[in-house]
Amino acid sequence: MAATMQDVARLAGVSVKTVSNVVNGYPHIRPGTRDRVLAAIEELGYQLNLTARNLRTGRTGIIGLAVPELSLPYFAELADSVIDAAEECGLTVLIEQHGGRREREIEVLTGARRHLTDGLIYSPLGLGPGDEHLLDVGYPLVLLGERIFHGPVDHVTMANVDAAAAATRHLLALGRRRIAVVGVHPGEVVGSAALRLAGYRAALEEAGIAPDPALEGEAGLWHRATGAAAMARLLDDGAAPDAVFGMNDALALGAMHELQVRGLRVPEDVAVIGFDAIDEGRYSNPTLTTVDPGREVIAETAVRLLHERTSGAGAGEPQRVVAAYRIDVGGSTDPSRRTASPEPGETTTPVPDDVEVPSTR
Amino acid sequence: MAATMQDVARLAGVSVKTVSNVVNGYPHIRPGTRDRVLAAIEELGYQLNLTARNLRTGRTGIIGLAVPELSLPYFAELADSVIDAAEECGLTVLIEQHGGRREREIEVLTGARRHLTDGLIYSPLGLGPGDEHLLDVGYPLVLLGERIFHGPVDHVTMANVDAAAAATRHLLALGRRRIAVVGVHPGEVVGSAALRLAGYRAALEEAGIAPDPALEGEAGLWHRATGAAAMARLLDDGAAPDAVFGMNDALALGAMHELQVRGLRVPEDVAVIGFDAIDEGRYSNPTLTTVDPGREVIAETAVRLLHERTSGAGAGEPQRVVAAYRIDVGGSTDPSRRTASPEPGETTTPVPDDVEVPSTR
DNA sequence: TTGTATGCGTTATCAA
DNA sequence: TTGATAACGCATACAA
Repeated sequence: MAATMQDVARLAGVSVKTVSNVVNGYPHIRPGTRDRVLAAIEELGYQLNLTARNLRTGRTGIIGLAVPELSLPYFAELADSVIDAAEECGLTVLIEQHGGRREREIEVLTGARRHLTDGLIYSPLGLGPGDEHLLDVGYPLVLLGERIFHGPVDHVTMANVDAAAAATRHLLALGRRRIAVVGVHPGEVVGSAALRLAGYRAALEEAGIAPDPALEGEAGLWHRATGAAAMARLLDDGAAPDAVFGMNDALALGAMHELQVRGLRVPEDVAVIGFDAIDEGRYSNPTLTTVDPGREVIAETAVRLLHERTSGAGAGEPQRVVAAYRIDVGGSTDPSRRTASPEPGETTTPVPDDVEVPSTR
Repeated sequence: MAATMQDVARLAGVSVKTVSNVVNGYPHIRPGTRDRVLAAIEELGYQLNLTARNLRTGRTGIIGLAVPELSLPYFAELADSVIDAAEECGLTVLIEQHGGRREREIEVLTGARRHLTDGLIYSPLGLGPGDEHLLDVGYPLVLLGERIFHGPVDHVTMANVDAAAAATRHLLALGRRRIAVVGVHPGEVVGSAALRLAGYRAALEEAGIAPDPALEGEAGLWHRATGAAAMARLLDDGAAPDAVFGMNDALALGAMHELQVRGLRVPEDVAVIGFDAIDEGRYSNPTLTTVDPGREVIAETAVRLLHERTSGAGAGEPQRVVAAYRIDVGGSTDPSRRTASPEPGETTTPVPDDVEVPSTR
């Protein structure tokens, strides 16, 4: 069996408390004592039992990360960044997939696994107005990617409306007028889909173009496949767009694929822009113009906020952090950059979304 | 504070043992008693403290999954599948990234986090011959993707040599003769890179072609970027290939991108085949011909094996499972399928790699 | 069928 | 600076 503190204490001729002190770096220990303990630890190959410590301290050193799916490249890359950032703080990450299914999203918030984690970084898709109370959980929670809740939780978000408008303006600046959007969640009033749609429409109206429902393509989960399917429906319905805004890169790449299946040239016939700046878009053909929402900053900020809540400086006003974004121009909107890496544009100072959010009280 | 079993027992007028029995689904309980307990649980909002149970039982219900990085799409999709498979067994997954760095890979095996998990699904890159003893850990371990160790651990692997040879033969069958390979790890004698290289060379020799070192492109981590860089070096050095075998899809897509940057046509000038069958290759331009190694089967098998070891039927001979593979033909080798989804070929009965592996004793 | 009592390995409280 | 001892919340022999 594995050695315990008792064994170490016995071998070193000290009490368990002293071993504990050594293990935890308590400073006031006589050097000789410490050495004896360290030697005993070495000899026995002792390793601290984290479970026992967790039970005793009530903390686990594990944080949860709840995302729709890891097969969505944005969330895979986000998870990568979160794990690295957590490592820096000595934290471990437990990933949960909820698939964007509302009941799973709720389950994640209250499930038994929350006993295993000190806090949660939470990226829901299915929650909406009226769900604020669900976020009133008894543990530190950092909400990601949305701006929908007024609840007492930290937010790390991006300027969805503003960035989506900027993406649309980029297409308008190319002279495109029939700009489709892919990824719409009908009926949604908050969440990335609704906010990005709002930005898209705002930019169109700003340019004197009336949003056309025939150009708004629905897609539940933001996969390549759903992007391609939405694009196919738009084309079949005769929408005849000259540009497409994919609400994320996977959708955009799926849409681009479908355009190419139909023999349409990107960007000459139809320009395409995405959102997320995943690595994949740097190697697609053509390379993908996209909105870079600052994924790493978002991950690091979320971990930092959670870490602050879980360790010590617990209380305090809920924070809201809005990450800066920029547009990276690739070949899917600029024929001269067909195979060139997307060129970072200017970083835009974050402008928090100011869409009217329905209140529930 | 959160309610404990004590609280529930008091409210229900029973002992903690009874509450425990109810919670754990012990069958021999009088219905009336059970109802009272359930009511008390409901009223108090009681939730089992997993940490306490873990300490008591010595099991956590968590399994570890150690991969290079989640930003590598294959591992992101693998993690997705593993998490889903684990969910089926009531297990939670703790993901660790080791980045293919040897010292991190070793650390993962022995680190304190192993106290939090019942077992580990382990996908190393940096370990090799002479490291078998490192795998002699005191907990259930399932090794993934390799065939390199004779240690007493379960393996779930693929027929790397055979599949790589099949991929190369596919290119040969197109009439290609100067077939490059990308992803070589020089000096490696085991591991995916070495095995796939062996398969590649074997297929060439079988066709009467002498392997040419000038056509073997090195790439440490199998990213799109390293694939592109390796391709660039080969082209700069005048290798002038008419086909490329990417040891994984990310490499292949990176290489394909670099070819397109240079104005070479895929597949007309250079055909490209990858390995992994990630979703991305179904939407690339052209779509990517690839070896489908049966990722889901691998994930499910690994989880099942680990679950068997951790729960009950612990001991028994180390298992070796070799997943079946097949080749999916897309546009990167068949111009008539430029934008078509890769077409599944015949599934090949797994032939375990039979490369001579240096023994260390 | 249910209750009592003990211990899992640690940290924390107090005293020495 | 260190030691003895009591929790932390649960599962489980053993008793009833």
